[in-house]
Amino acid sequence: MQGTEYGDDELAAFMSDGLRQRLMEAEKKGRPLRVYCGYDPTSTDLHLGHTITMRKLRQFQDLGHEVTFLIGSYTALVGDPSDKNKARPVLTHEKVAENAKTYADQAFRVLDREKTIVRYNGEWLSELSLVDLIRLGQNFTVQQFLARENFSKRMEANEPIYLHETFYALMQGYDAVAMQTDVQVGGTDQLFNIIVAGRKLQEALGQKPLVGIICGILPGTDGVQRMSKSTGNVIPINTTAEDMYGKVMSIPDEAIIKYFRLATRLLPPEIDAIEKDLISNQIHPRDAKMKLALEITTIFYGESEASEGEKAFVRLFQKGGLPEEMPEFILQTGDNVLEVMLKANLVASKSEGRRLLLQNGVRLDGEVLTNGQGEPPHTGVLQVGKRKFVRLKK
RNA sequence: GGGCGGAUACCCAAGUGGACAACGGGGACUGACUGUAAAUCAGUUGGCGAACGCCUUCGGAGGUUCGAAUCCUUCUCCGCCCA
Repeated sequence: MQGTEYGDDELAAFMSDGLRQRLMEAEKKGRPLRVYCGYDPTSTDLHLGHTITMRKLRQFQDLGHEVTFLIGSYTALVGDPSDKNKARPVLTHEKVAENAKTYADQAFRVLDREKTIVRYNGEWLSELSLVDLIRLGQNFTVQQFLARENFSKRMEANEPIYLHETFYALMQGYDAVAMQTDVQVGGTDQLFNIIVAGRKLQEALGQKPLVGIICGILPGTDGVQRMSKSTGNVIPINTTAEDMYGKVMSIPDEAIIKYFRLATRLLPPEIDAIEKDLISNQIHPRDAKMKLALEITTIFYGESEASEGEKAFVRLFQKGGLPEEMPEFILQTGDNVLEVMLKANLVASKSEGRRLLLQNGVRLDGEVLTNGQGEPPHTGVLQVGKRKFVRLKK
């Protein structure tokens, strides 16, 4: 139960007992527990936040249980209203299918490919008839939904709540039924969907209600809001070791321990020790973060790539050096500095380029350029802002 | 179905005939400081132009006016209340 968060001690104890019982039962009967976590393919890329629950799944997998990586092909059509103050744009079938394709592959960076069952909830959700849906709905009251914080907030703010958004919990609950789930893993934002919807439907349909494993939510690179593509604070899985290392280094200090607890393989006592050292200033926060960045990067890219990533980081940012690789741009005679910046995609418009020149944000081989009119005085490395580089060539 | 209110730049939000490319806040970006942290300070945040300036933007389409984000007509969408 490490790294879980129920926000309610009684519930945590209840689930912890429930899990223990299930495990004993499973052993007696000689059958593994059926464990799953669902992921809605709302974008093409998985990020570090997704991997929290995936690592939990992996633990079950390593203990010999049956793990299903469920792709929410149908639920993605509705959009989860959890933790949202706005309705999500509804995705098309095509878009969902496209996103789903890349999901499983990325997931196998964490999960064991051989042991993982991949399923799509469209399998059973598309089979439901209107009558089925009505029957499912009979198990819930409107008040139960309105009591949820995310809906009640929208009520207060006079923002629309669409009827279809209430279907989401039913659909997810039905997933649990369809797969005869023993254990469902999810983030704290899924508490309602898992504990209320899933368990209740299972019970109503004669199944033993599942045990919910509720994981903490990983904040994004801003350290506050949950990691999510729409907030633009993600650390993607499909990137480079260098990029991942750098992105971890950009999180605020306050998030360091949270990241250690949720996203690393360190044991709780080790993390407690780091936390203590941070509080007593025994360790520089930067160094704790470097340890964190190396650990996370290692999980996904292995030791040697991760340490290369660290070296690159030190050279580039701590020593103010240049990246090892950067795009090249062939100078055309007659192009002035502004045109070069635009053509090399360093700026979105010439106006933006003018502003940057005015703000001393443009450098050629380290020398600040202020005039955008003439051609670049010589070839070399053109830097715009902190992190955009292009090598100019004739 | 009826009554009322609303739609402004990435988001929130002011503006209710000229001084509006549009107050303010958030975010983002640049510079200083740094640990690619936070905080802080200074600046920028539609496009084109070296520049006086010009062009496009305030839900869509028309119209009134010398002049519209602001007034009128109509369409689309949303909220509230009533049924």
